[in-house]
Order: sequence, then structure tokens, then C-alpha cells
Amino acid sequence: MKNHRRTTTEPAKDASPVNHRTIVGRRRRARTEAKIIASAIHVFAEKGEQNAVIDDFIEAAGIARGTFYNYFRSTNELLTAAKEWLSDDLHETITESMRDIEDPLIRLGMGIRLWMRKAATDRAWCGFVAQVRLMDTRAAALPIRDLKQSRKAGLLSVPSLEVAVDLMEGMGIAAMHRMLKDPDLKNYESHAVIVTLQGLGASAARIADIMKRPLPPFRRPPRTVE
Amino acid sequence: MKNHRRTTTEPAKDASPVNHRTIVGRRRRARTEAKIIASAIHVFAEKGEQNAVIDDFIEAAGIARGTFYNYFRSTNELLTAAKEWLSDDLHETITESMRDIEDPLIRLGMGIRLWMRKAATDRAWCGFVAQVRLMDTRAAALPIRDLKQSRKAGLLSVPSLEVAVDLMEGMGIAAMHRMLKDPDLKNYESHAVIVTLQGLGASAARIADIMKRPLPPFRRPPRTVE
Amino acid sequence: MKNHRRTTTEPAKDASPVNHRTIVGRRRRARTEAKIIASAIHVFAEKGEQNAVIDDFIEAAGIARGTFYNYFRSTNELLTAAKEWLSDDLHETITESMRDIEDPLIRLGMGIRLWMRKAATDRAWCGFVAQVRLMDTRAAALPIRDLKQSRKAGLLSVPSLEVAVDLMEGMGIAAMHRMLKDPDLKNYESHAVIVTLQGLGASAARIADIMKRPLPPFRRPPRTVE
Amino acid sequence: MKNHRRTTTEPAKDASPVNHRTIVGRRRRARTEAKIIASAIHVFAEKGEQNAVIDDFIEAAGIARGTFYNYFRSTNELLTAAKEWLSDDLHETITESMRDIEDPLIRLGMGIRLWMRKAATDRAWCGFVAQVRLMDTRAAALPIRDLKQSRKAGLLSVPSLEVAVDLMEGMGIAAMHRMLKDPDLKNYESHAVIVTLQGLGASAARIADIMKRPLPPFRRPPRTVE
DNA sequence: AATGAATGAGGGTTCATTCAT
DNA sequence: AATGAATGAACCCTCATTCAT
Repeated sequence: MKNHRRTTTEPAKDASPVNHRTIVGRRRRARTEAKIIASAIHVFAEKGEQNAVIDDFIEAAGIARGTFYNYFRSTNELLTAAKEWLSDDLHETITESMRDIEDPLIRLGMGIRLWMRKAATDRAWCGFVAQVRLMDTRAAALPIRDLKQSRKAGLLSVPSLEVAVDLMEGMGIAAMHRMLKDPDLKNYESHAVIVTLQGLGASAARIADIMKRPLPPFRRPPRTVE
Repeated sequence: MKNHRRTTTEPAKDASPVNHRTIVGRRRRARTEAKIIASAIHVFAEKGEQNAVIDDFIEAAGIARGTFYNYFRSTNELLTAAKEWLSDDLHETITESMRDIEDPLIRLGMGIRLWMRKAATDRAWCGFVAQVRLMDTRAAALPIRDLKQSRKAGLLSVPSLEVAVDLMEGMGIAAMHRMLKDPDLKNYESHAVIVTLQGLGASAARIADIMKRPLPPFRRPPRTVE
Repeated sequence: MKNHRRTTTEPAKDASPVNHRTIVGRRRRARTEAKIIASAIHVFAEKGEQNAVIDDFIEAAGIARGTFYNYFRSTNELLTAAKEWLSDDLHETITESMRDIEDPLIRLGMGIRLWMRKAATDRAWCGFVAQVRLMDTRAAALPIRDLKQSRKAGLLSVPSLEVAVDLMEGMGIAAMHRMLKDPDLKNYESHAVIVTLQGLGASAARIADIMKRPLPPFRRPPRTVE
Repeated sequence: MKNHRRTTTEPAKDASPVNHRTIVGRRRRARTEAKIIASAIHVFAEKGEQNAVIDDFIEAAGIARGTFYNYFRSTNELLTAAKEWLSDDLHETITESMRDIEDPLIRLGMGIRLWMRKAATDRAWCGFVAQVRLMDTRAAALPIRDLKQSRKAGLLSVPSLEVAVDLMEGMGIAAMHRMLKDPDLKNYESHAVIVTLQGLGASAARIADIMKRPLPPFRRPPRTVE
């Protein structure tokens, strides 16, 4: 995987230094970009989408002003990148963790539990998601699919898909805020899941079933970009 | 709620030598302030708390730059005032409308229904509330009281007060957003109420009861700040 | 002229202070704008169109950073305004001074002389005109008209209108540069006029005639904006 | 003119142990430098001295950012080098083309004609010269010498050397601009020459003589910097 | 030599707030 | 009170230049 070529047929004399430089440069670039995005998530979590300014990002990432603009044209572009990164990461994590679950409602419920667990254990993640509205990203596709399937299977009783989505999103964001404000609230994590499922019209038995299952560990290690 | 902030130095009890000019001036002052707040609500609703700039306010209110600062020390103070005004108005409206209802769950449910109705019929109000988070104001006291009483009376099944409040707030805000985005969604208003009550663990029968009652008219006319 | 009204029929009580403020404000505004333009001409003259930066202008005008943007959206807009101001001023000055001259070639020649005289006596003006290319403004209309009439009357021998215009403009700018660099060059002012007329194909006699006429004084005092 | 700047430390007289690599390297260096200058001329011509940025140069030359600074210490140095290159080239071209002409006025006139012809046929050259003011370079020496000799020989009637030089420069630049703007203007090239000579006070007969001579071809091929 | 990531000084613009009238 | 010109702190963005590889 290393020395991933690009050298078609050039003589070694020229080719090797060029490739070396290219590869080194590319790696450095990727590392810097990852650093910026990673620290940006903390910044957004703390200050909120609207109040974060360039200086916050460059200070957090430990880079110079100009460097920032070598990677992103604006804070908004960075926001998009951070959203995407987080959304993709979330999507993959949940996909893998849910891999073996067939029942859509269980998938949905376990997904919500995983989400809340993530929020409870990763404060920056929680802050970011609370501020930033992820519902228009790829990560939202999964629960929506499970929602649809569960409704079709008669496992939920909710008057429309839209209101179901809104409940999940609204309750989710409110829960994130709550966790940030009262991090020591007893069992809040579970309560939020229960109330959400209850609002969606899942039966008490199914809810109990979901809640007593062991929470699958995150199968993927925290992703390191490139 | 009248005369918030800044009006601390008024003579106690309208000290005797109040001539005509004073009264006229006072009335004018109140009218200008009301005008600023009223138009600010529209501005906040349209542009959002973060993006509204002072020029928006003075243009909407039809006043000069300097005049603004005769009434509010900062735009943030205006935001607070607008929140307070709206919250108080809401509080009084609901109080009056609920005056004769004893059952706490019915009160709660009807309150939510009134809220949604208001949102559905007053777009500026809806936009403002969606943006601005009213839950830390006086208006929140009523539903919380009803919530507590309903729980104590065994009418709700929700694992904690906090999560119940969060559900109401979160679902409420998400609903406001939905109404702004898809204003023509069929029956969304009712659906949001049902899902909220369901989430709080109200019985299907009670929910049905609440939903089929006639919605009391707003008893107070849209308030005009004197 | 003072208290130039706007008061249609409003009662005196309100009207008079409003007008007073309005008028005072307007006057102040005009004065500031004039101040900015006037000092901008010096700045452009010194640094050149391209190298002048906002700080130069605000320092020269003695105003704050923000004030600049109350009047002009960019240095380019200021440049346009300055050009226009200067061009209009020049146009009027020359129009008035030439009022009584019928012969188009004499008008043209005297115009060139006036131009050179202005340049020789007003260093900032000279610098500005040298840097900024005024040929696309209203002031250029006059000499072009005289040029056309002179050609038609057979007083000039020049192969095309375009080349005649270019000669005037090119020689003019070069002369401005020369005056800035070697301000003490003996008789340069006249030489530049002679060479220009010669290039346009005026006869030696006509040139001599033009050169020995008394230069009309500038009829208008240096214009003060409003 | 070869090897301007920076090449000061080369071993005197190609000190003996010059191996193949050295020679190859030196040739490569010269080629890269020539490439940069050549493309820079196009860039300056297109964007103008002030607006050309370093990315334009490296993109046009097809080199990396850092490579640029191996050849020039600053963009300004590049400008100087480009000017010098062009000036030297022009100087040599005209010198060779004029080799056999004795009469100074004819030399001068033919030189102007060659200049205009070059401008008319090489748009990048024209743009560069229009923007960049070449009069302070070596190329200006030739026409000035011819000018002096012509005056001394009584072939011109112009009140001072300075104004004569200014006429040539000013008219020249204006002509370059005109050619860029209206490239299809009929006979403009000749007209500009005629008007210039007329302005310098050459007799009509001499001008006619100059204009009807065949224009010597450029004797030197377009120079490629070794 | 060649490369391209990193740098930071320089310049541009907005907007909340003050203040003289 | 009302007005609107003036202010300057806070941000944003570009681009010439340096430097490690």
C-alpha cells in the first residue's frame, strides 16, 4: 500500500525522487487536513456553528492562518467537511454494528441506543451533533429506512413518517443538549431511548426487549483519516 | 412584563406633577418600543437570531439608528425583550384559555394543541420560536406544572421529568421547523400532538379524548403592547 | 438656498427639528465626501491607481476606517468618483474659458495649453491625470469635438481621428510624467503643446498664433464640492 | 544579457573539471529560466504588471511554486528580467535590421515602423510593452541617438530633446493600447508612424520617403534563449 | 535542482455602538 | 426623544515567500 505507484515507466533516476516527494507531500497534506477537521469538531461543539471563527480553528489545529485556506475556502466549507466526515463515520460504525440484526425495529432501537451511548461517552461528538443538525446527511438514511420497514411491518404506531423523523431528530437534539448540561443525570441515556420508541408507538414489550439487549461494542476503532 | 429593563427610574406611583407632555411622551415611548419589538420578531423569524443585524431592525421598525439605542442597549437586549414579550404573551393566552380545565393531562394536551395551532397560523411566531428556544422562559412553567401533576396522577408513563421536558421541547422545535419547511403537510399539526403525548406515555384513550375536543379559541385578542 | 426645504406642510413642532437635523447631517455628509475625494486625488497622484490602499485614503482624509465604507464600497468606487469629479470640473473650467472662441483649432490649441498650465501649476492634479487615464470621461468630449471640426475645416492634417486622439492622449500623459519628474525643465509646457499641434498637422503659422495668445485665466475658482 | 542576476558565483572560464552532469544541468537551468521568462511575458501582457500573481507565472511555465524561487528572488525580479530580455531582444533586432542605413532620420523612421509592425503582429509583445514602459531600458538608446543626430542635421524641428522623447514614448504606448483595443483599424500602423514623425517636425517629403520604403524583414529569428 | 506545504504580513469589509446636533 | 455620521474592533481572505524533503 505504501509507495502506491504512479510511476508508469519513467527511468528510475527521475522517477524515484519525484514519487518520493509526491508521496510524502500527499501524506502530509492528508494529515493536516485530518488535523483540521478533527479539531474543528471540537470547536464547533464548543462554540456552535455560527459563532466559530477562523481563528478558533487555526488555534485549535495549531496551524497558520494561511494554511487554513490551503485546505478550505471558508468556515462553511470546513463545516461541510466536518459534517460529512462525522456522518460517514457514524454511518459506517452503525452499519457494521448492526450487521447481523434482521428485525428493523430492533435495528432502529439499537441504533438509537448506540447514538445515545456515543453522545454520552464523547462530549465533543455530542456537542457537535447538538449544534449542527446532521439529519440531511448520509447517516440519516439508515434510521429512516428502519423506520419505514418497522412501520410497514406494523411494529410502530405513528401517524406519519415525517412526524416520526421529526420526533427522532428533535428528541435526539434535545437529548444531546441535556447531556451537555446535566452530564450526571441518572440513566438519562436509556430514558431518552425509551421515550423516543414510545413516541414512535413501539409496544412496551418490544421496548423492554431492546433495552435489555447488550449494547454491541463499536466494532470500528475511532477512525483515523488516511 | 410591561416596561422591562431601563425603566427603573420612573417616579413612584406617578408622582403628582405629571403634566400632559409627560404622559404623551410616555405613551409615545411605549408605542415605539412595542413597534421595535413587534418588528424584531419578524426579523428574527426570517433571518434567524444569528444573522439578524441592526439594520434589519431599524429598517423594519422604521426608526433611525440612534433611536434604537434609546430603547435597547444592544441587540442582545432586544432579543431578550422579544423573547420575554412572546413568552409572557403565550403564557397569558394559554392561562386564559385553559382557565376552566381541571384535569392536568387535558390541560397539557390542549396546551400543546394550542401551541401547534398558533405555530400553524402565525408564521412569524413559528419562525421565531423555532429559532430562539423559549424553554427557559416563564411560558415553560405551565406545561411543566401540568406534566408533574399528570405524572403524579398516574396519567403518564415517562421515566423522568427531564426526559419528558426534553421530548416536549425537542419535538416542539422540530415541529416548528417542519411547518416552516412543509407548510402544507396534511394534518401535521395533529400528528405532532399525538406523537408527543404518546411519547409521554399517555393512554390511547386519553389521547383520543384530547384530540377530539374542540380547540378553545384564543380568548385574548392578539396583544398590542400599549 | 440655505434651509432648502422639504417640509411640505408639517406642523412646525415636528418639522423644524427634523429639518434642522436633516440639513445639518446632509451638509456634514457632503463635506466629508468632498474631503475624501479631495484627499484621494492626492493619494492616487502619489501612489498610482493600483497601489493606493484603503489606509492611505483614510489617513489622508483623517477619517476612521469604517467611515470610508459609509461613503464608498471600495477603492475602485472612490476612483470612479474622483475621476468623475475631476473630469466634470475640468470640463466646466474649459467650457467657460473657451466660451468666446469660435475657431475650432484655436479652441483645441488653447484647451491643450490650459491643460498643460493646469498640470504645471497643480502637482496633485498632474499626478492624478498622469496615473489615471481620463480619456473615457466626459472631459474628453470637448477636445474630440474640436478635433473633428478642425479636421473638417482643413486646419489639420492627420490621417485618422483615432490616431489624432491617441497622439493627444499619449503625448499628454507622457508630458504629465515629464513634469512630475523634471519640474524645472525650461518651457516644457509650451514645447509639449507645440509638438502636439505639429503632430496633428497644424500649420506653423496657426501654431505660432495659438502660442502667442494670452492664456485666459481660469474663470472658475477651484471648485469646492457643495 | 545572458545570465542576469544570481549567476555571479559560476567558476571563472569554465574551470577545468566540468563534467557531463554540470553541462547538462547548466543547459537545463537556462532552458527553465527561458521558459519562465517567455511565459511571464504572456502573463504580463494579459493581466498587466499589477494583477499578475505568482500562480499565473508558475501555471504558465508549468513549474512548481518552489522552483520559481530557484530562478528569481521575487516576482519583481522576474518583471525586471522580462523587461531586460525584451529590451535586449528588441535592441539587437533593430540594430541588425538597421545595419546598412546611414541617414539618421531614416533609421529613426524605419525603427518606428519596425516597432509598430512588431506590435501589430505579436499581440503578447504589444500587450507587454503597453503595460510595462520600456523607455528606461537599453532599447531606448538607439532611437534617442538617431533623434539627436537627426536634430543636429536639421532634419527635425522639435523644440527640445525631452519633448521629442516624450512624444515618441507617449504616442508609442497609446498606439499599443489602440492596437489591443481595435486590432482591425485600417492602416493604423502607418498612421501612428506618420503622426509621430510629423510631431517631430520631419518634412512631408522625408516622411513620404520613409513610408514607401520596404520594411526590412526581421533579420534575426525570434530569439530563443539558449 | 524540484517540489509543494506552511507561513504570516498586508489589505479588505462588516457592523455594533457612540456621540454631537 | 430622534437622528444619522463617525468610529474601530473583529473578521475575512490573498498571496509572496520560506523551508523541509
